[in-house]
Amino acid sequence: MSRASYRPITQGPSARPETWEETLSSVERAVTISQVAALAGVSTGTASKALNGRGALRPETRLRVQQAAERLGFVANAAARSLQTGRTYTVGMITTDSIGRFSIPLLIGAEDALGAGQMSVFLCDARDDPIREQYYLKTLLSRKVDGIIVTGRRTLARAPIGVRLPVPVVYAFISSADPDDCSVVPDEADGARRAIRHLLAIGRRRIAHVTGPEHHHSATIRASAAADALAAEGLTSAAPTLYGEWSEAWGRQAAGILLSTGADVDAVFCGSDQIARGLAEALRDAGRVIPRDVALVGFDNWDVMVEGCRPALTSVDMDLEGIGRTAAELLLQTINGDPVRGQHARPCRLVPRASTAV
Amino acid sequence: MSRASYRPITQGPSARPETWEETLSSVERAVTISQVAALAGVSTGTASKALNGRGALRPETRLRVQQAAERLGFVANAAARSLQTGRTYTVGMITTDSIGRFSIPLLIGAEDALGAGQMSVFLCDARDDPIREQYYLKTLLSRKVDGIIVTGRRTLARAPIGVRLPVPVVYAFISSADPDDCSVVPDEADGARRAIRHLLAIGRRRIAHVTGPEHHHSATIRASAAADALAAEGLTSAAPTLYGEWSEAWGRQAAGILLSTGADVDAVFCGSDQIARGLAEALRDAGRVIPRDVALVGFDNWDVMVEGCRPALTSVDMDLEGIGRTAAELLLQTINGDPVRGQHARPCRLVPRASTAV
DNA sequence: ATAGGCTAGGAAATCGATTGCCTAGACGCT
DNA sequence: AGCGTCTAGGCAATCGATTTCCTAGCCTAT
Repeated sequence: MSRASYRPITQGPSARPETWEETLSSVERAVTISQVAALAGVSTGTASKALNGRGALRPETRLRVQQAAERLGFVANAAARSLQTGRTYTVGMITTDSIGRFSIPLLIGAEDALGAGQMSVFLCDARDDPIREQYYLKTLLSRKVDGIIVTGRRTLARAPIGVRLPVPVVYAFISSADPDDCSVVPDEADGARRAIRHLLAIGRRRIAHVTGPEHHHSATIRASAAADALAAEGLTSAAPTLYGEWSEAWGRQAAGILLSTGADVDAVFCGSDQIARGLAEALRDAGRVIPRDVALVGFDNWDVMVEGCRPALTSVDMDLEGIGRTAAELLLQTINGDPVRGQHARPCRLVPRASTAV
Repeated sequence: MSRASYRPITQGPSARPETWEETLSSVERAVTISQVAALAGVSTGTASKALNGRGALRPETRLRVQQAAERLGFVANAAARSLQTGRTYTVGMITTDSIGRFSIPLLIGAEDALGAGQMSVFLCDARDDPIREQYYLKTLLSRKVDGIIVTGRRTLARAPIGVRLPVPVVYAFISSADPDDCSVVPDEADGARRAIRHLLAIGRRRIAHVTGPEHHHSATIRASAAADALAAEGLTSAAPTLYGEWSEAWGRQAAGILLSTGADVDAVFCGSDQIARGLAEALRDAGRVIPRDVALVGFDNWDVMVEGCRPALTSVDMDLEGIGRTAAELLLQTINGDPVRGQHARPCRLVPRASTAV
């Protein structure tokens, strides 16, 4: 626990230094614009104009101010600026569930797009706790962020984080239950279709589907899209969809089920890379050769899984980084006065590897 | 790309709404403390005191102000507050390399400790680019953060991010080359010793070590600590340390080397869980039974790896979340006037699983 | 020579909250 | 009754930067 010791600093000058600044050999007081102005021999107003390229100033004066700022190492106080301008050049990012494997690419993508717009990101980890979520929302509003991005693992559309908020909100990966809110999500059905079409293209016809829990939105939507894609070719699934968990263990177990029921499959589309990897292992142990006997497609394109799998795993990539970037871009657009509404589904990408190389 | 359309808003009232706020049916202007004060029938100063529990006020007045604030949904403007108080209740977190698997637990731990202190985190991803790093540093300083946490994948001590900064800095996971700076790092030697002692405790004597690249600080320090731990028992390594990559592929390859050289090993301590998992797979394929023939210990305790491994992998946990938490706590302590200096090494923890269960 | 226009830069209000100082009025004591 | 004390709460300065006026001085044109 941090010792929250707000000790008084009213001790003799010889006392042990008590605050951070006192411990510096020479105290580094923050440089203000008035100091810059004084050094350049102008007023603060003029200094401000010089540094922000506003107003009518002689180029020579402008330069003098800039050099003074440079020499003093002046950095404008963001609080003072935003108090005046109303803009903070800051956005909040609330992750509904804990920060995890899926949040990172989203975060990186968003950070990428926002950094280009010179904006900083407040990261808030709500940990699936509505109380924490509302607390963070309040904090972000008090900090007067210019906008908010809400992310979370995708199960179902979530309740809007707030109504009639004074700042724009964009949902990334997860979507808002209010169709009027702006959400950016992966088109998972598209991903499933790409997987099936890829398997069909390499000549497979007896295709099974093994995926996560049936109550998980991603599992059901991928399953039904896969079934539709097969139906479009006049085919049906080589076995009933196997619902389980998003784990390697379940993949291994599912392989056992497929083998024992004697289902004659020549390909399996898996709901996640972990499931696919488990399946691959168990199939190999059973003497099946991948992809000769059974071709395999995963979902997520998670580097350590697709590369660790033997053979390397073909997988569907949801482009989470792109989703994060798009969400941030739409947020910026909204902030800049061109509001964006509605749900935006982004296509997936199939990354072929050895597990489907014929 | 975001259309950075800073359009003028000087159009007739009938024009299409151009800014975010105009698109709200009723504009939600932020509530200020003067509005609260007016509603409560007091001055702004009094309102401030009432809401912050300061000054001498009648309980009844205090309550009246609080109720007014509640009714209006008042949230204090953080910029105005910090302009006055000098505190922002914000810290910056700069990740030297990109946000990745190691950063997340650090981030969560830090967020945990800071959130408890009501502080928010600015996340900055420097992506191994010194320019970006300095840019972010400047941004954080302009935002007057109360402190900075610097993290990054651990190779060697890094150059201090800045000298004589006006705010305290704590390095987490990575350490600063200046021994006077405050760094919180895992005691990797301790982790290696625990691994070896555990293997010795279950009766193994012919222990090999397979790890990452020799130029990687973590690899060499773990290797030498392991050798020392063996020497302490009068033993030597069963085979020369095998340096390679931090990957499953290298683990598989290393297994081949150990098997082909006929080294008679009954245990392998691996520099990472990925290496261990690769090794486990290859050993199994070669007919070796784990842990009966060969016991296995990994490093990192990365959930998906230790659980995906067959059998489940015993591993050394560096407690990254604890490191993040500690770093944040030391930072808070320093901010609160009780400066902390020097390098703090935190012990590791061995998590035994089936791969060493005798 | 003088009015008008233009330019460069200064003065001061402003953003919203905090806080030190001050005072009106209540109260108690002699 | 008069004086001192204490309490509750108001007033106004303050933080640092931006921005809107405003003006001194110069130039030009008639």
